[in-house]
Amino acid sequence: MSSACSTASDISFPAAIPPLKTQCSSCNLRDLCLPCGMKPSDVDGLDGLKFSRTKVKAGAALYHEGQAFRNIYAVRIGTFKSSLTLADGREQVNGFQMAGELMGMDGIANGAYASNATALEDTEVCTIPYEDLSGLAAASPGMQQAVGRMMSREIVREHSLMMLLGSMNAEERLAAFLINLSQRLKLRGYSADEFHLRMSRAEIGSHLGMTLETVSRTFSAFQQQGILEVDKRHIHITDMAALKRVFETGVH
Amino acid sequence: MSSACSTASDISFPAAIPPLKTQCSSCNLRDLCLPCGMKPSDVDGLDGLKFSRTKVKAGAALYHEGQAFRNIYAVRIGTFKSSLTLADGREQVNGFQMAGELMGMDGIANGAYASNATALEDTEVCTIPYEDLSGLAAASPGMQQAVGRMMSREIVREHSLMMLLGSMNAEERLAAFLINLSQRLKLRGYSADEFHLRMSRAEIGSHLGMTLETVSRTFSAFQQQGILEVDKRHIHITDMAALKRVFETGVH
DNA sequence: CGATGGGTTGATCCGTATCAACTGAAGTGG
DNA sequence: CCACTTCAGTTGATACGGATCAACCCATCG
Repeated sequence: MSSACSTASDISFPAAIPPLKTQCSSCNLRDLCLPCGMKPSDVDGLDGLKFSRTKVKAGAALYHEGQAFRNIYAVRIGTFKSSLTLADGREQVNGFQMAGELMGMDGIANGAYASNATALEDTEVCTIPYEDLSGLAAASPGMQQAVGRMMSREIVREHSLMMLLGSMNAEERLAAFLINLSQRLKLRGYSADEFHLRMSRAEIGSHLGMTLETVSRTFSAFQQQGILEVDKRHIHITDMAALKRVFETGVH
Repeated sequence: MSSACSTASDISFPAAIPPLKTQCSSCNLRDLCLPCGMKPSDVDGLDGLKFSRTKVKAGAALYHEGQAFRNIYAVRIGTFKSSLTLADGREQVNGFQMAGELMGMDGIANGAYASNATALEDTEVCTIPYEDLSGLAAASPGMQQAVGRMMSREIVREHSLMMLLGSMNAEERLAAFLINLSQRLKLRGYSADEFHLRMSRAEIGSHLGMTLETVSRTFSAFQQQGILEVDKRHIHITDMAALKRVFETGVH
């Protein structure tokens, strides 16, 4: 089937389908993804690259910590988690990525990825060779700025997670998490108040700096308060205002 | 005194000294700062910009959250803290910057700074207009890569802080903080095991996600364990190996 | 000289981790 | 097809780390 392929990643390639190529200008994710905020002329430049698409099966890794950095990846379909491995072997989840979001920018600094990216379901990504992207950026200021913006956005995103971890209690953390998820789903055309979690309680806990038991209890507490209806991974936000109030109470 | 000056920042300009300009190639911080890892020819490009130097007095802000983004800043002398303001008005410190470190990259994403930068002592910074930097980057791939590396490094740095906040106890956090500080001071030619803290217990606590009392107690605990000698802000690491052991025990 | 701010230390309380038991759903193999 | 295991999730009991409240010291400053 798929011929000898690339890197050490445990990526599964589609069986008989030749590597698909995608053009940004005709991609339905263009307003969420890398081209966001770019001038049409710059997007044309991106089109020249025709990024190849890769499937990653649920549970498989797209890249690992320490692996040589070559590509940035954009999620096309499905959800990823990115995580760090702690000294004692445990993992710390530092984010979940969905359609249109970029992964791998932490690899630029040292030429090796600083985190793992793992598919939480069957997924598909666009592979964006960083070298090619740099080439385009050299030719076009607009492109260069877009890349800068994406990276800066990542820094800002991490800021807010640090805030969460540094100064919120369990209810506030979970509320913040759900609100963030809800907004990102809405942006992608899904329901903002009813959705299916792609990650386990343990993964949520690791992301939010709490144990899986506390995550579970907090879900139950929200349910009792009439804020949520929870059935395993199916979440229905029945009182968004109340959920936001929990979040905004913040800190203290 | 200083004539009508620039932005809304409460920057204090030097009295009778004309705005100094600095060239990267002759700067003693060049191996720590932006030029780090650049080819000499690219550094020459930076020299063309001749960054202006600005003094910021202890306690004054270099920029505030929400203020229009224009410049990246490189610390020349002294120490800064960068912080976010929480909904309830409290501040969360998300980092301390010292000589050669860059500040303000979180402003690129939205054209406005996402954090505050405050001087912890009398300081001096190089002002790097982002537009100029982009101009240089367009002309030189090496420059472009250097900027990418600096931003990626910031992302990686935040990763590790998230790890700290998500999965370490008070002793481990303070140990990690002290080791990090020690290493950065050493890089700058200062003693790695004896130094003066520029920040208060409250600022350390806010940075590490704990209260000032716990910071104080943890310092005392380290002292009793024979790891540190502490006298207010003067720190002497008497058993670096033990301190590292505390840190590496990590998690669990 | 009293006021103010940084720091230390003690007593107490609360939130969450930890340990443990249990349920239900989804494989797995005889 | 039914026992068996395995895994995600829930819930309860208990323990502990750190927050909180409070008293106090000391240096600095107006």
